[in-house]
Amino acid sequence: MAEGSGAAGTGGEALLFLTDEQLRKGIEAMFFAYRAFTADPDRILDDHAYGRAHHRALHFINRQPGLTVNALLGVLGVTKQSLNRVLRALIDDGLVESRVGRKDKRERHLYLTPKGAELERALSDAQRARMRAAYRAAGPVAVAGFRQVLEAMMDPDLKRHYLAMKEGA
Amino acid sequence: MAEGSGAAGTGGEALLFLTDEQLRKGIEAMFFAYRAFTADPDRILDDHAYGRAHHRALHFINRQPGLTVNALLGVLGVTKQSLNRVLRALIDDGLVESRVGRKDKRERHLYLTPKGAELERALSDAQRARMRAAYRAAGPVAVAGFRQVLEAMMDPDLKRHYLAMKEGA
DNA sequence: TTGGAAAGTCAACAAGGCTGACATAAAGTT
DNA sequence: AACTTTATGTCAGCCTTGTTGACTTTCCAA
Repeated sequence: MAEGSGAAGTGGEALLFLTDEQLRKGIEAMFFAYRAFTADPDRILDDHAYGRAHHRALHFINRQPGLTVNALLGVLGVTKQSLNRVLRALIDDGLVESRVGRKDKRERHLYLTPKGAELERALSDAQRARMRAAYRAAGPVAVAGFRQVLEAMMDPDLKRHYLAMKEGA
Repeated sequence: MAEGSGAAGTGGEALLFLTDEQLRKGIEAMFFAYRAFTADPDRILDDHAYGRAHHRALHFINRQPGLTVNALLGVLGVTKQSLNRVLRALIDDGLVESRVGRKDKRERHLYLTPKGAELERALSDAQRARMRAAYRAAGPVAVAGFRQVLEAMMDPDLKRHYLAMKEGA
């Protein structure tokens, strides 16, 4: 398919951006960009004996203070056993506070302590710096396209976690 | 900062796409989209007792048949011990062939066997399908922006692995 | 009062990163 | 010819972060 005239029947404005070659470039762009995307926080985390999983937990607790363990589980998409290990370390080290729910005492609501907020800030500062540089270099039109494609790529089911905060802050 | 007139001195066209909030949205978009991006191949890999690391090796050997172990190491950014474990399995299972270099007999050149090419095809078909759907939904202008931002985000040093194939196929 | 949901914990395991040490063959250098 | 460097492979051990399964405690709600 797509031999010579891939735009057959569309009127002529070629669909060349849908060729396998263009798609492969997009796939590799995701791969290499994601590596860079995580590199800066990873360097900071190395100094703290934490990993990427801790970063993710801190990020989402900061985004939505007071969310329950179950809600965090849903956002991160891991098992409770896996999350528990990470959360255990953060709570024991005094970065995260776990409060018993007022209404439903089974639930634990998670909050960052000042110490936790400080680390989260350092991590997201590093990550935002790279993102800001990329945004600035590419410009607002490119950024809009960037977001559009990423949003179209998400699983509709998981996308709600992303949209949930659309109106945030 | 960025209170009301964040674009002070630029002429008025606001830099609202550079606010911390917009950057946070971009960061989360990367997180959720990358999850979706790897989900389809991961499902296939589960049936074959292979992991994401095997997928990456297959991808880059397919992209550049005959590349050396050292070159692959550079592209993937892992240690030789880590790669060796993965490559060992692929060679033993008859998905990858390792040929001694003609000129420099220390080098091993890597090729996919028909069986390896078949699995690579299945994996990249799945990944391309999602990417194609996202591209189609977002349109060519958005796709251009998507690529621009991702390229601007890459580490300049690692970016050469991406650019190396810019003229490929 | 009893069923089930929410949370926590223990144990075991696997993938895939890492470091360090060492072996070999081939190539390059002196 | 002797030595060094490069490319590769391999052994051993460690870490993080994911998994499953089993079990307990707490406690809301029917």
